[in-house]
Amino acid sequence: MENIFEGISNKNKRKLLHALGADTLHFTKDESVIRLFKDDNIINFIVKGNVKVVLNNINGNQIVTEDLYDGDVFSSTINYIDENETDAIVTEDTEIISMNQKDIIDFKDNAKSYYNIFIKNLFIIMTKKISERNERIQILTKKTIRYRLLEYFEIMRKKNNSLNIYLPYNYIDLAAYIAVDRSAMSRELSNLKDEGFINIKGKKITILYK
Amino acid sequence: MENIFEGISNKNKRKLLHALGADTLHFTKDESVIRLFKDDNIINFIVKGNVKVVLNNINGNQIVTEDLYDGDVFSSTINYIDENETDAIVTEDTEIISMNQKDIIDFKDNAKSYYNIFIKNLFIIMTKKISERNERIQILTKKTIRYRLLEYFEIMRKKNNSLNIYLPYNYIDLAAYIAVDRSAMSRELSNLKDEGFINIKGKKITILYK
DNA sequence: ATATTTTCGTTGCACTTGCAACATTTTTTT
DNA sequence: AAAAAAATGTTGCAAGTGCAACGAAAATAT
Repeated sequence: MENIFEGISNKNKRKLLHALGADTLHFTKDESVIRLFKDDNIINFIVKGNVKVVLNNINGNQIVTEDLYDGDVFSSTINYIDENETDAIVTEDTEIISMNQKDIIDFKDNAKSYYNIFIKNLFIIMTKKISERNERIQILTKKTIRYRLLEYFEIMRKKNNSLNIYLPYNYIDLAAYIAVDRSAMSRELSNLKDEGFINIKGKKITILYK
Repeated sequence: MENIFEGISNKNKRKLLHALGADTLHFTKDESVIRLFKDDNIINFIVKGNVKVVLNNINGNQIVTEDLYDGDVFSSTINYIDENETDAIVTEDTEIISMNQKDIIDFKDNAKSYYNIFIKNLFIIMTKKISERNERIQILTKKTIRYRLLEYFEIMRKKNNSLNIYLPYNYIDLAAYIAVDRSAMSRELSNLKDEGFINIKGKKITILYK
């Protein structure tokens, strides 16, 4: 299950969206969709495209805190947004379906099977989101940069069942993800390399221990 | 919405649980329910009672990482468990309903309204869980103890709409929650007090700034 | 191909924190 | 009420990290 509409025909999808009073929105490259994160009541689904949630640093730098693609869900509750410091930018032509959370919950005609499939998909996606959050918490509760990195490697190793880790983002964003200073992280990665725990080749990190 | 079975009559609840192949389990004080956290496929609901998830410290101390009550949901994905270091203890007579996650998703007779209510409730609870996780991440991404405490106070202030914060747990567990050393946190709380930012009276903290 | 921008690696230093050890207070048990 | 156990407060010190600054390398734009 990757897409919120998986298992629903296009015809039924149209019916469902109509019944739910959903809005289909189109955005073009570089447009901001931050307003979709602000209203507590609405929930959004990316049909096609990409939304990057970026945190504006003190230095004016932008750090990507979330990278959302086709089939993904976002809302103010699912993605915590720091009001003044955050923006959400569309990096390519993107189609988003936006609806009222209440309309989902209070849907009357819930004998319709496509509605049930939709709700189930939503449940699956939410479970995945919680799992992602738990992973990050697991990392962030480690007290040193070294242990945060090792925890991160461990999670990636389990996920991909491989000792080779291909970083899904650059080192700036990795530092933001594990919530440490970039240069300090860089130092610690060098240490781990020098001590023979890992190999680093660009965004490919190889685990050498155990 | 507090309870997963809210809006479902007792009669329909029995039907639902039967159809889902759910097990109703009873535990008595001090029993461990850690096994319910281990199987990836099962999901559990507390009907009545209390489950404390505890982390066994190096010193042999126990830190409560989660405190689950009536109506709450838990599973291996929802509550990340560190295999060897964690236990889950029932502190009073507790009734838990345990079922297979697949059975929920693949439920055949989904025209039944009680099933839909159940799924909706689940969705609401999951949303709340994500929100809780986001809150904690928001705290843990702060780089100093001071800013973690202030973020925690801010979240509590918003939640209770009051400058008085009544800590839901003791200082040992608070330190674990914001993932810092207890004594260092104690020092920082003293600093905040001395600098006139807060008042401390046992588990009541009053915000004095802004 | 060259220029410009962004990312990445390195390092000195001040500051914060974890750790350990112990005193004090509070809570629980006997 | 006294004793034992647990929680909280305090402090010195070593270790780890954030910050700032800068050069090198890589990526992007011209």
